[in-house]
Amino acid sequence: MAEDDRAPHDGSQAHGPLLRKLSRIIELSNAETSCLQALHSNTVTFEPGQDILEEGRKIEQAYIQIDGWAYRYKTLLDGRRQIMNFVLPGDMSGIYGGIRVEADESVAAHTRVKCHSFDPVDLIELFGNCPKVGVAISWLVGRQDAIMSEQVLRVGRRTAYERTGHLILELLNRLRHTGDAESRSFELPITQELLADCLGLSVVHVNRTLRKLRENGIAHVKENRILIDDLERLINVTEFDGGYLEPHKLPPKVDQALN
Amino acid sequence: MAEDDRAPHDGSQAHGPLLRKLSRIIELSNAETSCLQALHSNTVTFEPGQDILEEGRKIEQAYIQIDGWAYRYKTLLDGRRQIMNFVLPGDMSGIYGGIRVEADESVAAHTRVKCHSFDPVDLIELFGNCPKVGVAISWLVGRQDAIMSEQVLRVGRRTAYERTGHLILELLNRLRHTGDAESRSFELPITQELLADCLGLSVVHVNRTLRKLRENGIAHVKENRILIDDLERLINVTEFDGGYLEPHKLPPKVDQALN
DNA sequence: CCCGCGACTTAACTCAGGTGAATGTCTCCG
DNA sequence: CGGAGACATTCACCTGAGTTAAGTCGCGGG
Repeated sequence: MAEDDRAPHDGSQAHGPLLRKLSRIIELSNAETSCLQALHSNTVTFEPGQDILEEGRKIEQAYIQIDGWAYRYKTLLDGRRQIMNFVLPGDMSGIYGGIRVEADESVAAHTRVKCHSFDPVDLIELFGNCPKVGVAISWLVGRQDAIMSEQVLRVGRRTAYERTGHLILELLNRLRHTGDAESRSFELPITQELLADCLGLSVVHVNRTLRKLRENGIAHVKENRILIDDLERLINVTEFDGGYLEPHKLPPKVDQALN
Repeated sequence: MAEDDRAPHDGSQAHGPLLRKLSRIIELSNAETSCLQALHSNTVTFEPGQDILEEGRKIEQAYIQIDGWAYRYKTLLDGRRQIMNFVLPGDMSGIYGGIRVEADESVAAHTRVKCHSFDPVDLIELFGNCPKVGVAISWLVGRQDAIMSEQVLRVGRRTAYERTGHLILELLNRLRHTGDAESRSFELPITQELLADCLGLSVVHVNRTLRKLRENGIAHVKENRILIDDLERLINVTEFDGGYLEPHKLPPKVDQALN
């Protein structure tokens, strides 16, 4: 799987998706970059279906995802499952390992997943030694927060139709930030069941909903790829505002505080 | 521990609810405590209904809540509203102010709310100067994360009945950590409409659900207070496991890394 | 004492979305 | 070629939760 094939994106592709993301919000010096590089020394691969972290288990390792789709989830005793969110290239798992010991959620690989692994305690040290990097990572945490918050709104108050469309747009935007999506389509290597568990719907209803999106000429799935046919209408229908996903330079005041 | 485990506290005793919470998970030196005290110099009061932060607006101040109930929420254009979570004494708002500039959610006071306010950029500096405090605050962030995650599961996969019961238990436990709840009851100064918007239900259905809880002898509301009549059954029905809310000492390895 | 208001209750009806089951399609494999 | 799995798709039916529309209760004001 060739690493960065497309991506009309600029940026230093050599350092992997995490550094690519971070370099958009913060000017990193060489020293800081190599601080971050220290977390990139190990590589692990997980096979489809394998658990990366398990709810209630001690977090031994933290991970930076390089490639593939994973998802964070929880289950109830009778098997109902809720996916909190998908974990995409450039995202991290297990970063609370040093602080919260046991995982609150499970994380599983859906496709084959490649990531870097490191000791979560290193991250804590890094916060002390390299505050600027700490801030950059806090930005990521805050973004994840915003995504979760959107997820609550989606599942709690949007209709199935809106939910589905909104998630599609969120994924499109997230993937575009790492160069893993074109302007109106992207690879969606997941089953409708997974989608259902993310949206809080049944598989059957996801299917119905996708059909309606197709019939309305808004979006359709073809060969594991989702194609958005009428982006403007989709944005409208779902009231999508991607602001919560956008990177942005830190305000100068903060930059200053860090020196 | 000589903990004041009951309610008549007025929020000003000891060092306030935030320090009380933090001191359970980390041994704070005098220096560190006074670092944190620096965030406690200003006090502000918000009246019921007033917005503390507004979605999309620049975050000017961050807050440590001392007293009262607030809530974080989002709305859709047609008025549908989803409450992400309640903000209780000891909780913070706007901490991403230095990093993410615009608020992703609104926060509003439901009762009269008293809090300390500070410049969110100070928090960033504090992370650099006082890593141990940074870790303690990260613990809080992680806990909020876990709460959100529970919220997604609740709204996405639990029935109305389970949802309601589960939220009651979550609130009970959170309030107990600051001494604002007895062992089986607590002050619930909110309307059913608010509850509905938190649970992703209609007011009417919340009402029905509360009735069912009452009829089943599990819990009931009386004079703005919720009383749990059968705690064990409630825990069972809702599959409640409060682990995600519990404070715990940091592992020694981490403590070491911080010195 | 009456009025208005906001919150809580309840009942009757509707509907979005869940369930169960059958069928279709593809791919892998012996 | 035939059979087994894993997903996707549909249909027919059911139900949990939303909606609408009345009440009720308490409270503060005039």
